Amino acid sequence: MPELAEVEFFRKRWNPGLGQTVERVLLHPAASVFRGCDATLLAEKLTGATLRSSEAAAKQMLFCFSGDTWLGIHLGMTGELTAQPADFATRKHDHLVLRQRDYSLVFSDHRMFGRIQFSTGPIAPAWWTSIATAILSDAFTVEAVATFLRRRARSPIKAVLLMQERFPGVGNWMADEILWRAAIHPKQPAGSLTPTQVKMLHKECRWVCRQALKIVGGESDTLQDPPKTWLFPHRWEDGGRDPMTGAKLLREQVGGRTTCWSPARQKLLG
DNA sequence: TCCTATGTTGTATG
DNA sequence: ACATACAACATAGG
Repeated sequence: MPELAEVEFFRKRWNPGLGQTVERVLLHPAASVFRGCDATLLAEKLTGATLRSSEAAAKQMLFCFSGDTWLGIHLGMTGELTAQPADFATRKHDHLVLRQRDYSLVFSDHRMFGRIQFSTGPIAPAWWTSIATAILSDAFTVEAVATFLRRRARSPIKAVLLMQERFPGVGNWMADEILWRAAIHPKQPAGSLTPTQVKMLHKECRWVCRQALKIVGGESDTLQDPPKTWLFPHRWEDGGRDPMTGAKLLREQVGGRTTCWSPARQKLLG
């Protein structure tokens, strides 16, 4: 599930725990979601700490606790956050549970491509501050996109859109949505886009991020899917049709990922 | 049984 | 050093 907007949705799921103290931490230090993280220290430091605030950036979340304690979560492919009843019984894939007075804050991930990070100190850690500047920030300019595409000239544009250092938060479905709206073929080499196409790409990156955050990452307490006017609800199975033209959609591996596009709208140039 | 899966990273090759 | 392609990670569900 988790791309930019879903990550924002899941971040808010721990809001019921804001201002509350962690009474107990449940985890298995050997679980692979703790790779590269001192899980024993994490449990020690978070016990007795109060959840103060949280942020989302790209596909990552930062939870800030009292005592200069920082918890990072990446949801990987199948990760989820929930706020459960305080006495909730943990399940097989609940890898981190923060027991508070009123709620248990739970991170679960059956496939374990997700990741927990942990640091202490007066300022936010490098693994957080080094995330690329957001697509919705002023730093995300047409020129920045054009420069990046020139460097990745021979890669299919679909693969380039998945690169987090320039398109933070874009995942497989958002990349396809952006290309569909910009009428760009996913296999087109990044270096061969015309200036007009680069402008369209930039514009649709921002549009899809903004709208997805509104629809998927909005105030609802259930995950909302984008509407039928988007590629999103039509992309998952064979036989889908382009909601703009009614033409048949194609699904094929591009850049190592299943890619869905509308050949009627997205033509390979050159 | 075989295939797929909304992600990242390490490694091999050019 | 840089760009590119792909296997590997671990698990469930169709």
